Amino acid sequence: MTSSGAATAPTKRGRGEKSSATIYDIAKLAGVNPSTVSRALSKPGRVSAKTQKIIEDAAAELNYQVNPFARALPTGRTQTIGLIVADITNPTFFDIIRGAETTGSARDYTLVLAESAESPETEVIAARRLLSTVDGLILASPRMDDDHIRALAADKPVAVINREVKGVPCVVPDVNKGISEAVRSLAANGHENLAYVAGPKQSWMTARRWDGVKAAAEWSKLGAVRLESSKPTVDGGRQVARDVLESGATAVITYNDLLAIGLMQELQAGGMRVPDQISIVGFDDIFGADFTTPALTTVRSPLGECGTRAVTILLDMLQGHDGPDEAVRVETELVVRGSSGRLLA
Amino acid sequence: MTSSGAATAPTKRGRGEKSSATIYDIAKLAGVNPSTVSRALSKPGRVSAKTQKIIEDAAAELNYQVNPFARALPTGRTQTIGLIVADITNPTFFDIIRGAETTGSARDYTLVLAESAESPETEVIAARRLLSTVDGLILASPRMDDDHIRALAADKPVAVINREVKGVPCVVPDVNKGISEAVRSLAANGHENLAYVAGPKQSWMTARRWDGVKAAAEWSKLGAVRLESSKPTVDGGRQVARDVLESGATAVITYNDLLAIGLMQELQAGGMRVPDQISIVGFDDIFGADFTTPALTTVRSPLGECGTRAVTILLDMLQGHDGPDEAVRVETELVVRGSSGRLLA
DNA sequence: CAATTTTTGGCAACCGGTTGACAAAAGTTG
DNA sequence: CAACTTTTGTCAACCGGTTGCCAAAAATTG
Repeated sequence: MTSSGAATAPTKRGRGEKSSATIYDIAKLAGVNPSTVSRALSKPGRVSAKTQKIIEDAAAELNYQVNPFARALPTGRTQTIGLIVADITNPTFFDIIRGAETTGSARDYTLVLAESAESPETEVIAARRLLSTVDGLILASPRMDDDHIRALAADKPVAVINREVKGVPCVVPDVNKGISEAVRSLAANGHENLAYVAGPKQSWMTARRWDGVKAAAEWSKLGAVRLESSKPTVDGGRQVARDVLESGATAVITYNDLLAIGLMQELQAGGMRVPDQISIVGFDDIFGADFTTPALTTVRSPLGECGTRAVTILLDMLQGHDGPDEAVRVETELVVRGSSGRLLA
Repeated sequence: MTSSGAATAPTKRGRGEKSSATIYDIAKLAGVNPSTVSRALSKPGRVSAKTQKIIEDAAAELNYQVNPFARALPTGRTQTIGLIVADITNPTFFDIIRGAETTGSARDYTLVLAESAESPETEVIAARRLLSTVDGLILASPRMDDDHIRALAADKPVAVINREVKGVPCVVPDVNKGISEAVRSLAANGHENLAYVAGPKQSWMTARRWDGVKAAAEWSKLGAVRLESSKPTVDGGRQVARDVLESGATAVITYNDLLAIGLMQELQAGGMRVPDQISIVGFDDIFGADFTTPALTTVRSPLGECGTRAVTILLDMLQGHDGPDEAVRVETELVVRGSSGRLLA
């Protein structure tokens, strides 16, 4: 089965089990030069149909697989894209990861994942390390500063999700549509004062969302205050409940769903009825947003699509195309569930 | 162009931006042979302290980084481990991914992620592809059959999570402790008949859990029936609600939390009060299990720990140690929340 | 101080592909 | 049929590290 003509089996390697055929093995079997094999396998049309066939058969017989490293060494191409997220436990990133993985592997690219643990420094290090081994890099909600990002982008194709960086391809949910839907819906339900619970100071998105809320509130002639949270988690949401009550707002929009869920839990524990006494709107429509009672109304960002888009942009750039010069905007939309509604007395 | 002659800058490469120093650049700068540089940088103690210093300084000055591919080519070592999960959207895997990523990167290994989309065939293909580029592979709840797994394991170190495969290192939550706690707690609360909602037929775990439930129920002298679900998701949980009601059971243990959540939603929508009329216990304690009202009682599997353990085993094997000959068991425990309790009338 | 052992650094051959240059073979054209 | 163009396969030089082998240098010993 293995090799017919010459005596030796393909080179042994590893801990001495399986072997792996090389183009040299194929060349020997097919009676051609290794470089011809290389061309047959990667430069379509460069060799005659006849030789092509012979070589392909030989490759199939030997169960050949290119050695990615041997290929990467001279070419630099690795068929790999890197994804860096701030926090793997944060469900916001789940959909991004999935979108990226799916789109990537459909095009025969493998996803390499790294986490920055929310630290800008770790992030830079991880990015540097990754960048040398991948064809392109996706930064999801990066914490590092713009200059670092541009420095990375100067080296290899980089795409950014959830943040706008001048000169670097970005995929950013356009919050305005979703927010204005949310605010209009709240206004229509009789709310007059709303509160925005902000996320981490260094997050680019927290500012964008507050801008959107403020603008929409003005337009609808509602009062709007910004409250700070200690951290963008369920716990942070619980802690901010007191401030929310003191603010006198009857509707709350939070920086993300986790805050909303924590807030809702704490308010309900304190006897408030949602949405009769207070409406809560989250952000992102993460996994589990509909597990709550009432289910959470939220502004959905199409995060899976962000992942998909980012990969697509990256792969396009790898083909030699230019990245988009404007940030790619994906639409957000309000998902109305039970946690927002008419204000009862 | 690079090799000989005078004061050229390090080789340009890529789309003509940054350059990357090689050991040859360092060698030239330090006035030694490239092989000495290689040794200084990877074989501690092989060169004299003095030369070591000179080389390290030169490396630092040139801002040197090894080229992972060049290193991988002759050695086969890639500093990379692969993780294959059945479904990236399934929150069960989130913690596994995170545990693996964290432990891996602490030891300077990068995680490469792939998804099998629940298909045994895709899984085998992904595994094969990954295996050639990583030092070791983790299979989380694999869908392929035992022989395929053993074949992979013959090639390179492989660790399996959530399933036991003879001859391959496995990390498996020991469901018995958690289940017996759950069943005893239900019995103590006056329940006499319980139902187990099973997961996918091909899942090894669904059988183990049913075995556990059956045994514990017998021990506590409770009746136990097994019900099938169409799919292990929230939706599957909703669909099985009718069967649950018809079974007459007053307590339900489900294959996983998603089923439990869907079931609870559906039962509540139909007017049942949880836990007054029916108790629900899930499995895994996934993200969001405490978002529900009442919060979900569940048997927690330490999934993050599974990821960590699997990586540790793998890295140990890469050091030349043997893998554990017995499956590594991690403890499960009952997390009592609001969805289970005393049966009222 | 010579003989011997231990360190240390250099040489060169890999690892498994890719690719520019070139010549042989095949195909066209006058 | 010769001259010329195009196609196709081969040669050899990389890519950037690692490593076995050997000799020069340094350290140890008689």
